[in-house]
Amino acid sequence: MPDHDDLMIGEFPSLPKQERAQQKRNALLESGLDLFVSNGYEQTTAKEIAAHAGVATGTFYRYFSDKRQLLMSLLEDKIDKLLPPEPSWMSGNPESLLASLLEAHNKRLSELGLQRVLPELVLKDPGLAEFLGDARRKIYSRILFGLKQAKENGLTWNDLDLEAVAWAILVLVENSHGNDKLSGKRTDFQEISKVICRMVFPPDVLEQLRVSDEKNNPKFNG
Amino acid sequence: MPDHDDLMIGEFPSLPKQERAQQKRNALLESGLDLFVSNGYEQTTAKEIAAHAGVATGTFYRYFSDKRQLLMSLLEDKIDKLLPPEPSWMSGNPESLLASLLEAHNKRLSELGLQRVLPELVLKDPGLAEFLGDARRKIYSRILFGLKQAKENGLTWNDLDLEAVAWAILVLVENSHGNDKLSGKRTDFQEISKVICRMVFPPDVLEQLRVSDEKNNPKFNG
Amino acid sequence: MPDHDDLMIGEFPSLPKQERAQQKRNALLESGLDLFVSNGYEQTTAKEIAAHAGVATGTFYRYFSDKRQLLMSLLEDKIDKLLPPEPSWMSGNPESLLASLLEAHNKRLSELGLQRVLPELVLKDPGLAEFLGDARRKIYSRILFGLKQAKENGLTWNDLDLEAVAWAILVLVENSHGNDKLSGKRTDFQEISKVICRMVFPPDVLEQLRVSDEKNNPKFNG
Amino acid sequence: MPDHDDLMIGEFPSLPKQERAQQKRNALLESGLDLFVSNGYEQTTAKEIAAHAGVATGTFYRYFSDKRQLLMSLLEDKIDKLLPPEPSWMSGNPESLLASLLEAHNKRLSELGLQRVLPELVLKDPGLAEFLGDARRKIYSRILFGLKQAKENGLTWNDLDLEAVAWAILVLVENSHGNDKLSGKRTDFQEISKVICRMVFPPDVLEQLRVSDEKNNPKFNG
DNA sequence: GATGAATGAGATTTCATTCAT
DNA sequence: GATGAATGAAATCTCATTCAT
Repeated sequence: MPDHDDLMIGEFPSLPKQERAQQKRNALLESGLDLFVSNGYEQTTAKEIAAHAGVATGTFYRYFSDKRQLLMSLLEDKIDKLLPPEPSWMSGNPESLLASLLEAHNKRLSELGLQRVLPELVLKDPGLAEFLGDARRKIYSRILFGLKQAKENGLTWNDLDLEAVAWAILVLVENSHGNDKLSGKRTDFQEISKVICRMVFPPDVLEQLRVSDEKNNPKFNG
Repeated sequence: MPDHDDLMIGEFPSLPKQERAQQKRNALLESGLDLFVSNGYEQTTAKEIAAHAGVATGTFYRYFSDKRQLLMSLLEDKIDKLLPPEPSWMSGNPESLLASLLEAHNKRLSELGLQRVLPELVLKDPGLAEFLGDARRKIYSRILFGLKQAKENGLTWNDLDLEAVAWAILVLVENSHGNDKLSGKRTDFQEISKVICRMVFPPDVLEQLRVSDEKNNPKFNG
Repeated sequence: MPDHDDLMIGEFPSLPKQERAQQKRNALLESGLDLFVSNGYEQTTAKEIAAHAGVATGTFYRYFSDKRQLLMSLLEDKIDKLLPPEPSWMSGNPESLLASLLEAHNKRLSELGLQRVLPELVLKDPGLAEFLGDARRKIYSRILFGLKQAKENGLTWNDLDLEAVAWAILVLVENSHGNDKLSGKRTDFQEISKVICRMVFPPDVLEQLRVSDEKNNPKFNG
Repeated sequence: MPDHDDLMIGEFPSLPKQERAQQKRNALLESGLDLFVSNGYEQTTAKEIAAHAGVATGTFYRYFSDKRQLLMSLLEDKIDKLLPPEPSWMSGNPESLLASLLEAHNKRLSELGLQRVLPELVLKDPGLAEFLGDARRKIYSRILFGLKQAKENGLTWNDLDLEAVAWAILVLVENSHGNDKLSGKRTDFQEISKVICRMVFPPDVLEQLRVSDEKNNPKFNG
């Protein structure tokens, strides 16, 4: 995707060296991602990645010491995308807010594309496992923190078990891709969002939040 | 596990041939499971499985055409355990009912042990993917069916999105192992159960169900 | 060379397993030696060794973890042959004594066959370098010790520099193979022996030792 | 060694092109020698040599068709140094004469530096083997010729085996480096020289030669 | 000429699977 | 049936050499 000018006509005869190398590195990264995602990490060979990127086998090793390092680069390039923005539950209609957050986060995850391979990798690479565990714990903390604030402001069910709900939200978010496989229709983030809101807010609070949001952002998302 | 009585003389022809073979097959299945779970499917070699089961490499191939087939046997042997009993939401305290269902299902899954390897396998084996998808869809249907009944009986929130909630329940159930990794404490099925119930039942219905249950099963779970 | 019965007829249908494996290991060792000697260590591939031994590539790795280990086995099997017997200079005709020692030692070295490759290996494997250096030092010590005794008994030139001569002898011995390449004729150990004796003994002592030897072993080597 | 004056402006076209090229060629030769000697021929890559010489990989191939050719150039550049000057045994004190010849020859060999790698190379390159063999035979001939003259002049032991002694001298000369590894002390060419003289000259002749030398070159080497 | 990225043949090593005993 | 040594295809990785810039 970064090489959208490959085929353009009338451009400079050549890109500066640095850039060409970068381009090749990116092609390899992208090919790696593609193949990891469609065939799995183990099933993908360095040779294949190179071929898919249109370079020779040896070139792969110019840019990456091995397959694992390419994977790590993929993760490092993208891991920050895993962190969703701190949601603010108090202002606005939490349902639509959450829905858009969900959708955005999900989009990020899809772009990352690696969800499908990570479980495989985690088993063989404890370092990676820890790395991912950390990221996950961070997201969990954010969710938990948001819930705490909401609770302290009296917005939630008053017997809300913060940790259990935070965990549930995390899991639902992490799995919101792929519920289309079950029901056949596209993932409806609006509906998931409703489900989550019902876990957190009593109906009256929810209604009230909806109304106040309507005033601030009339017809938004209408 | 390596049977050193092979060479003893004068003992009973202890096990009928058939049974000894069955025993060996089981040892292989178990070894396969152990090693798949702890090292991953790709990382486990047929030789290792055989060694772990105390038989020769070649013997592996007498009982299974290859590694994949052993895996499929594992799944077939255990896949029925994936189907939780049809839950009846209408009778009894749904929270504790659900909690025990959850716990039981989770125990089954742990025994199966393969959750950790399945994602890896699904990528390389579309047949397996379909197989597992089917099982998943079956569970989903059961949940959906139970919710439908509850809704028809006016027990649920009346704007309940059946499919979204069924999906959410499925996801929470599937992931209920491993929430201990986040919060540090053991998975609390009671709490997960509460979260789910809140998605489904309005508080008053829930209270009512709780009371009626108390009458039928006084002091249960007290 | 240990498999001299390969082609014998009328033997048992098969050798016991252990022995067959040993045979294969030996075939690999021998092939390794052959190829190392004729092509050099670096120029020889594991695949070639296997092919030369008549086995598959993988079989090589059943018996040796890699090429280097095969080499080390070769050395360990044969390194004791490097140590010549302690020569006794005082009794007998030193010239013929030395000649036969030389010839024997040379034969051992040829059997070892590795002289030609060792220099190459020593460069890349300091461990091996030390190993061989030790062996060499041991031989040097033996020679030196023999010379010392001879000197103490007043048999040698009285201004003999023991260390220089010991070194010279060692070098001549080590290189006594391959002087045929220069002169065209076969290595004449008798002549080398004479050269060495002249370095050590004055002519009169030498004559005397020759005579006394003649008495003890009349017509020997005549 | 990396010339950072490449980009300086306004300086002399400092070196004529030809000379700059020569300089680069020399840098490559030197780097090749260094690396061959310290790491071995096979273990040294063209890339390394280029990097060590401060030029690009491709430049290597402008000056040498391949690694082998660089080696051959090294040898050709230096091979004439292998030929020691024709020694004249008859005039002067042969011991000190020989000692200085030895030392000089040894210094040449050390400068050449390649003794350590040659055995490796000889195995894979019969052409090289022949080349070196020729040089060696030339030296041998010179030694032999000198001995012949000495013998004809009645200076040597009269039963001297010319060829055996010539060979011995050659071997001792070739190996005179590295006897320090055994005894610990520096190579003592004077002592080696004595050893050789004892092989060639009877003590009385030697004494006489010494005396006559003292007259011609009083206090030399004092 | 010089550069160094790119190439791809070939070496090392692993492992699913076969097969002689 | 059971055994485990043997097989060889395939993966990983290196490096001499070329070639576009």
